[in-house]
Amino acid sequence: MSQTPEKPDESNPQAHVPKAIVSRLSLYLRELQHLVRDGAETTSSTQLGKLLGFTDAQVRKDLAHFGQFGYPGIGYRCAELIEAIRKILNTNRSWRVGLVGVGNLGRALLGYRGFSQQGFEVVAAFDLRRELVGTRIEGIEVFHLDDLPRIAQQRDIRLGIIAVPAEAAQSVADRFVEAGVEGVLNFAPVTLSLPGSVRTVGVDLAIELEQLAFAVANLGKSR
Amino acid sequence: MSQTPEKPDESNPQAHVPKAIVSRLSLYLRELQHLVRDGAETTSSTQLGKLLGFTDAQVRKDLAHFGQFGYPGIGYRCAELIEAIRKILNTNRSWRVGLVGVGNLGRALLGYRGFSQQGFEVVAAFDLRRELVGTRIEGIEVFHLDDLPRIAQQRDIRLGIIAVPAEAAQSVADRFVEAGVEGVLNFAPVTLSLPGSVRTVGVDLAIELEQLAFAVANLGKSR
DNA sequence: TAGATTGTTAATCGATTAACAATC
DNA sequence: TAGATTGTTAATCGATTAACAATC
Repeated sequence: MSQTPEKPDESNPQAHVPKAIVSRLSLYLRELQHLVRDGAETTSSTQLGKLLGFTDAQVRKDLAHFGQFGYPGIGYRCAELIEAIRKILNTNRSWRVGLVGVGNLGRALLGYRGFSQQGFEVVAAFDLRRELVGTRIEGIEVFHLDDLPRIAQQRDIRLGIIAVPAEAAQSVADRFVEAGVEGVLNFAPVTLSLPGSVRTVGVDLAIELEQLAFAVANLGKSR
Repeated sequence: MSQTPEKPDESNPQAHVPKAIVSRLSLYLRELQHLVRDGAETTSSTQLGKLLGFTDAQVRKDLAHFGQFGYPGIGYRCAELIEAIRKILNTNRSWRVGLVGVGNLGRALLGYRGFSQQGFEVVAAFDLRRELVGTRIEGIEVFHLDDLPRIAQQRDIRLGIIAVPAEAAQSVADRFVEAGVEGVLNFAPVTLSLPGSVRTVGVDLAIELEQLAFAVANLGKSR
């Protein structure tokens, strides 16, 4: 067996992408969108780096991981790079999302315009409270949680958002899995245990404040 | 000059803490609190690792970075380790927080019980809309944004939360800085430009969904 | 052309894992 | 004692930075 030497992989650029790169990709995308809104045609690794606090070398390396998007001597064409990144992130097509937990946070998320702008469509909400079922919040229908499997299938829901109290989060996660959802965004302050076939991203608001408190208290020590 | 060899630093354990460790520290803390609530007296690096999907070696290494908290043959005493981590994160004392932007998301954050449980006290809210000024939301007084400097000083506010639309975020950040706030938690989808003396943590809800979408679409490629 | 900027290689730096003596 | 588990060292692995030829 002649073993092909491991190059960053041209034929299949997506193979094995470091998580750190993916998270920066989202930031590049956001800056590029701002640049376009401000009328910029092109940008450079130096400019993107300055805006985000990264080195220019890192920006180039990150992007080069997926192919050649730039023009030597010119930089990157914003519109082109936006399309390329959206394709990498798979947000060039829209994702259908279901949300469970129509409390304060759930309502806020249902009203968040940023989701649809980036290719996410919340197509149904769910709750246990009968008085909410059948209402519309921010234009989105609220169903009983028991209807999750049916509606998820009908509406082709692939991602789930959990906005319920900590105690209920795991059981909601299990319901999402049963309903065939492929990924879960969890706002409850618990670690979910899910089958390996389902991806999860957690956002813990208190933890974000903790990280900030640490950074503040250790200012100076860090730089 | 006899140069002391660089050890992980016993005298000043906080010197130069990798960001990755700090973020896991918050996760350890959360699991430990769950374990205590479930009646556990002690835990081990193996158990913590399993709960969070890390290796036992990593758990031990992370904790050892700050000193010796464990007991060979026994593990870690939960209550003790919780205290140690809270001390490291500086959440063993309470932080006073101000929030700007009493929209959907702002209201949800004002009502979030998780903050106070982890040592954060939201002591005032601010908005531009006159009809909100003077009201209380979730028990928290709403002031006009122009009162930020005065109230921030009066109430000893050290951290700020930005929950306003993207267009307003930078100007709110500037106001926080003027008011003497030391750290900012930013929910607007923009990169803030702040003086080096002020720390910032950003939470972009759409980016979290993007990361999830990428992970889902690349399932299999990643493991 | 001169200046700007890319993609890429090599060097550096940092983080994770495995292994094990020491400890209870 | 035997079994469990730590803290720590050394080995591995991965990510960042610096430098520069190639390109426009």
